[in-house]
Amino acid sequence: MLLKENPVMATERYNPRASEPKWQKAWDAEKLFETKNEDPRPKYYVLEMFPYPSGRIHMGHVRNYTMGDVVARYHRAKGKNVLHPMGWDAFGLPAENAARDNKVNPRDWTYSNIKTMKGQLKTMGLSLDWAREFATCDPSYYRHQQKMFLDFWKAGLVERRSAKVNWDPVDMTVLANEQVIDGKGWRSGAPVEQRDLTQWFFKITSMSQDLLDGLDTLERWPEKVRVMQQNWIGRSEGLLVRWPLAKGTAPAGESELEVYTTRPDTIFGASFMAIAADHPLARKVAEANPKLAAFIDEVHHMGTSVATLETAEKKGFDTGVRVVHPFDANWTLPVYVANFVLMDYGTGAIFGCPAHDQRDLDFANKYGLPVVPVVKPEGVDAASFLITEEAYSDDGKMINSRFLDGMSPEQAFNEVATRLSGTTIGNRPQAERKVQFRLRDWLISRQRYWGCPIPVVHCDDCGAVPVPTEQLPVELPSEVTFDKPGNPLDHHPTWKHVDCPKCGKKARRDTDTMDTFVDSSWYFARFTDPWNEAAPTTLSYVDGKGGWLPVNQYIGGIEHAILHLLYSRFFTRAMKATGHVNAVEEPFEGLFTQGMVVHETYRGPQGWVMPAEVKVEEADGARKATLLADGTPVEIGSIEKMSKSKKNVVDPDDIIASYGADTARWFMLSDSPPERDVIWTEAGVEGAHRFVQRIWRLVADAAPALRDVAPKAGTEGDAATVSRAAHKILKAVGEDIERLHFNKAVARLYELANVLSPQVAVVNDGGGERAGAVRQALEFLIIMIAPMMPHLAEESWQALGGKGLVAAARWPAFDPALVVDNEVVLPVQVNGKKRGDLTIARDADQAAVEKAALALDFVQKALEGKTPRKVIVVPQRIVNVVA
RNA sequence: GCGGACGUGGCGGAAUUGGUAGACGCAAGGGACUUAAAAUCCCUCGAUCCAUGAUCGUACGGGUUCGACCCCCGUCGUCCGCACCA
Repeated sequence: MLLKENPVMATERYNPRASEPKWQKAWDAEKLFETKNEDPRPKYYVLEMFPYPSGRIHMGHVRNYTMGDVVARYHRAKGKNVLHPMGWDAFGLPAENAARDNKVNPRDWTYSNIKTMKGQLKTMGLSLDWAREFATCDPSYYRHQQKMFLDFWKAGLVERRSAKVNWDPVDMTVLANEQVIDGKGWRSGAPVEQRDLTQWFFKITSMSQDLLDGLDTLERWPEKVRVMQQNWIGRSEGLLVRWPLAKGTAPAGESELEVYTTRPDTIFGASFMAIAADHPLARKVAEANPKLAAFIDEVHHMGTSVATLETAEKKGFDTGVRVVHPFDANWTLPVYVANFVLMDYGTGAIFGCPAHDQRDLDFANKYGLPVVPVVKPEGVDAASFLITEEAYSDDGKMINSRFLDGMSPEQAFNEVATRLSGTTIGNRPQAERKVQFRLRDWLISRQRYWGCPIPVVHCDDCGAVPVPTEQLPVELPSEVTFDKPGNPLDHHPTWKHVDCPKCGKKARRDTDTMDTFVDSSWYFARFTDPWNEAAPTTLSYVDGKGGWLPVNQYIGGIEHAILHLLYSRFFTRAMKATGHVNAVEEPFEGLFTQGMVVHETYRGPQGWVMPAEVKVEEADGARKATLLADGTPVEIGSIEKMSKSKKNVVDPDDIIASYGADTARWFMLSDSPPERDVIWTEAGVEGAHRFVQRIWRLVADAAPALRDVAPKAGTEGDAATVSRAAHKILKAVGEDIERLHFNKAVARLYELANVLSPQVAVVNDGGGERAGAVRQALEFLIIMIAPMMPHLAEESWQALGGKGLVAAARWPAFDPALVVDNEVVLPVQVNGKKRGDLTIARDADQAAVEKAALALDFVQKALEGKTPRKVIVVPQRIVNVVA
């Protein structure tokens, strides 16, 4: 048998399937990622939005948790005491649906999903502190939530009241305002109906102003999210104005109509009043007016189907009632019921000024009401300024407004406010300034089983009574049935029947559970001490000196821009008010919203097809797809968010099994900026995997020569070039990671690999400085890829003979002398066009640079004998010769 | 309708925020190695032209500037959020 001679450089391919579990075990054995609260080093808290345990992780999780892990590992390497925990947002409706459909217990279903997903997350090699793990459905978690609910109640931050609420007919539960998107339930997508119900509310509106002001302090939040929250809170400054009803037109017992306006300056342009269909005055008039009653009924029906609302025509009905103008006893205006006026904003009544509001103008044109302009643009003649089809809503000068004429709208606003505040009708001023918010109270009652029970007992004599602290938690019963529609807790034969904690009489538990957004509104605080059995938080650890909050870097999806993030901001303030945190009000100091993972769609004769079933080939510049199974042609569709319905999903398990976690992580970080969507492609993954192998080859090829070489920066020739590149890139990568510019850091690392490849190939040859310089550059490279591809980094570190684990290694410091060059290459322009380069000493002065530039032959040639008028020298940047 | 973001090669994207446009990657083409393939390595890769070079080029039209992807005015397009909020 012929023995094949082993080539010297032969290197086995890196095998992630063998390496990755090995290093994960090594980290676990060292308890490397378990964080101690007492650790004296500076703290850094990085958190990714915790997942709902739906069953399996998806690529969105992979992207989110990879980013967080890079941040965590980087700051750990920089010497911080890093908190990087993980848990489960475990309450919610899918568990009940699974229970109904598959006859499994929601608890069993949830914990089994958690087990699966935890296993999947472990294969990703995330540097998480699993010792702090909890699920929000653990009674040991929600007991504290119940305690805080009661504390909030005592502090006046909780209220039970009857209100018009959003009813989701599919999920059979009520929803908070924020959870109604385009008139549909945020989860079910079903059109939401309005119902009158008695429910629990968190009084988030009591903090409207503070929540708005707090946004200004969130410098490390995306502008976009702050604007969205600002709009959601919706502050406006205006005037409440009371208009007396004209005698003889008002129904018995009614004497005035109060409206809210942000444009009191346009009061002389008023031509009608419009009130909501539910306004008391409308109801009263309707009692004696069947036609109006029919109109109101019509509005109600339209109101329920929100889809039609967007296109709905502006309609009104003249009630016959007239109001008297506050500044002219002889001027009366009609009162209409209008379908576009909302009862629950302001007073449910407005005055219409058609000239300066498009909606009012449309309405006035439809019903033949007067249109009188009272604000004219600068430089336009008042007499000829007419409004017909387009309302004028900009600034200008007051006209047709008696004592307001000539003023600016702002002055007129103040003048009207002052005058009307000074006059009284019925012992009250006729007007008062009012700041109005769009934000409504947070409705937290849900008529569902799988949520945190509201710890209240209803007694016929004592009313709503808090469950005493020592009886917490109020635990969910385990025997429940889901065969009837409605709330399983309410159907339960025994659970709700208890004695009143106050008087001992027979009473009933509240059968509602809390909105699951309550669970996620404080989990970040619980992570700081999840072991505390006595209280939700431990004051010495939760915030302030020696505490963790605020979260230094929070990472998650933009879809929570309002819901989760606004609720958490409220909850943190409420926790402060009830002594559960020391001082912190804003829970998230830095927020980053990452983009989605998107993928091409494929459609075959039988509908959507998964990427795994498709083969894509490129021929003659056109990409063609066929079914792997039988070669049937498949149509390549648009790139969309990965979703089950379009089947354009890639399973993280499959990717990790075939390429390894490091490849998946690297791909998630390359190319696309993290805030933008990333397109998952097979070619991209393969590219990432090629780089993994390339790094391994680089290390393995260099290891024999470098194992016993001490790292040292080079000063001459190739060695100097390598070291300069390595130190510059070390500096840049650190800065990029700190700014979360992972794609740029990745590009720098490719560059370093490109610089090192030819050096490694010759590192065995000459002696000199090269070996030390290459060794140092390789170490830098390994430490820099460690946050991104931690397993490959460990394997490489070991091959090079590094001490200990890279996961515990310190981030090296770059040498400032090596990141600046002694000579700089300045581009030289003539009349703004680049003609060549000038290489000159870094510290050359202006005059020297100017002289050297003018001496260049290409400059002389471009000047064509003309004398330069001016030479602009921007130090270290550019030279421009102007002729 | 209101508010916000964005528009750069075949593609994803860089460009120190007014100073060399296209870093880095993907795709493509050519070559080397190989019996062959894979892997790997090397080269080319914005467009045009009288191709040793030059001209044009960052959605489009103007402007400011010695100099504009970047600032200003206008137009077109894409995406996101809010939407009868008085």
